[in-house]
Amino acid sequence: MPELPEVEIITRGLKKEIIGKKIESVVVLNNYRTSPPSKVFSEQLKGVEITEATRIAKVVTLALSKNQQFLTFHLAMTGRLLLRKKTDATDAYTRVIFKFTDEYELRFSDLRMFGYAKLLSLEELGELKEKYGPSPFTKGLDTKKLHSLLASKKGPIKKLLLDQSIIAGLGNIYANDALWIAKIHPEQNAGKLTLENTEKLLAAMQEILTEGIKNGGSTIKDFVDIYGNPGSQQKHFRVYAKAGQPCMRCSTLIVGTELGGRSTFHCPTCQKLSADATGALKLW
DNA sequence: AACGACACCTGGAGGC
DNA sequence: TGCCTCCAGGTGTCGT
Repeated sequence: MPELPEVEIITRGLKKEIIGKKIESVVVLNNYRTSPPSKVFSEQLKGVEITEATRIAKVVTLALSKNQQFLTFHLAMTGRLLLRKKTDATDAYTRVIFKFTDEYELRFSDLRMFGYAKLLSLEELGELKEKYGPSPFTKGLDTKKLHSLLASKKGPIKKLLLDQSIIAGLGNIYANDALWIAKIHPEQNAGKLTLENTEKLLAAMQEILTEGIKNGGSTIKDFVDIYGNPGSQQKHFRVYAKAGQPCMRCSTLIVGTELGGRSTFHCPTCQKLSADATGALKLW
């Protein structure tokens, strides 16, 4: 589920609510695979205090009071982090429960179990950060820098936007919508984007992600914040999941395609493909 | 190096 | 009602 805005919403919620809370005990359910394995994972977290909540790309990162350790969560497609009272009704698909010394607990729920909960050392956290490229909000990522990042790459721009090692934060929804805002065809050859288009793309990524955060994230089915509330960005999708519907700018019908195995949407009028495109787009 | 296929899992939606 | 197929916001691996 979550892309940068959704993870940011959750991280902000945690920052507001659980800094200073102390973990009393940890329960791992359904043999969910934590790292390290559940027994050690639980032991290591016992008695530890949460000192900070930050986001690395799409990874929620909690700094802990002990041994310079960090508790990290990747929510993948269906992960949720919910702050509940211990007496509150169970949430479906809860995989790990972090019980605090007060009346609250943090529940990590993950229907499809694509996500993870990992305890990392400072060194491992450094390695994690190195895996990711800059986010569209990283200071120093300007048009020129982005242009040079993309210049060496081949292949359709949309695929590269989903590659977290190049640009971190976008997923399928925001990548589709950012390209529509920038009026760039999803299949445009990334290495040959003009400086002008690169500038538009950077601005579009910043715009759509900022808007997503402002609207509390996109909720199609699964995403909720730490209180269980859905976001509303799905009401503002530009092209994502809108095949056959009129473009908001020009009323041309949005076209749905598949690119790199992911559903892809664009307006054939606003997002023209120029001659250097890669030719890998398959119509539905 | 780069690309596609597939794998990890479960459930919801829609067709028949 | 029920069975079947397809689809899903992410990412990692493996083979060509």
